[in-house]
Amino acid sequence: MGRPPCCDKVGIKKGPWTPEEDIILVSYIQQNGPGNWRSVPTNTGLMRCSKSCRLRWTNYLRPGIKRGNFTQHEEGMIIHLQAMLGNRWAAIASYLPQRTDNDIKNYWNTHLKKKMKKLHTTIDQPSYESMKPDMNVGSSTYASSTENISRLLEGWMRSSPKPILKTSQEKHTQLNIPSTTTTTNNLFDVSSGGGVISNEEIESLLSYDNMSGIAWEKSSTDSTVFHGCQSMVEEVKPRVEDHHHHRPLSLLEKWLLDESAGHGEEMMELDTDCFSNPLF
DNA sequence: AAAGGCCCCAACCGCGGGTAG
DNA sequence: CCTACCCGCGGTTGGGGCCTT
Repeated sequence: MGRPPCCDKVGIKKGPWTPEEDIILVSYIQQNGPGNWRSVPTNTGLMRCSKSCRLRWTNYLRPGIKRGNFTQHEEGMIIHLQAMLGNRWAAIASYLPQRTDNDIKNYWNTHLKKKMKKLHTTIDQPSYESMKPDMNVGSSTYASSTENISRLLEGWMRSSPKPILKTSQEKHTQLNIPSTTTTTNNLFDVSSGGGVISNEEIESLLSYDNMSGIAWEKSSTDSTVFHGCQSMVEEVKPRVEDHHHHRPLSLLEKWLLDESAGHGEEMMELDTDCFSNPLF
């Protein structure tokens, strides 16, 4: 209330970040580490407010950020988590350590919301649970901080007047980063069917729906508790209550267990992260 | 080719929680 | 306890690229 916006000072720059600014920010953070954002603009000379610096770092420059298309598995994760947690993007992002909350939020708002809507109209039943994650997840595209910086430098050297790269597809191509995210077996591959979900896709959804339905019933009566996720489940209760999609709280537990049982590296990563996550 | 509409996503805004003084 | 400040989060916006006509 009455608090002035942090970025409305005279001389504070707004709008897209330039590669030069990115490099300044990255090199500063490499030397000093992230945090103490208040001092970043003054120490770097960046004409940006601290908030803008933090956002730029966490959403774009931070090492380990995976950019580009979401895998089917990630998509499934997001849908499940969103159904359980609601629009708590930061919490959801904590289960997808390579994705930022902003990314997930954007992806949900631009893709998944529509898909879910479409799915609801296509299949005459609620089906958040029907989203099947990709069972063939390969090694993930993982940008290290050096990669991020080299990407910046590369873009800078080329003095491209436009943002470094256009699409995630192009990003992968131009940077020779193997794109594991351009899967052809996307459940809702819009390009393949003009946005219409095929029978095959629906079948695959339904089959998973059945699976998860069984899993739910089972897990709802199962006294075995997945302790790793229990505290998270408790933690999300208040928010879940005021959400429309009331789900048995063991959904994620069961799902994660199922997933981790059948998954490779990525899931292992997730599990590791799951247990090391402050939420747990 | 051009104009208009649509879509995506980076970035901004405003609010709330935490905490130091 | 109160206030001011810092930080993080979720909602929203708008610029630019893409698509359609």
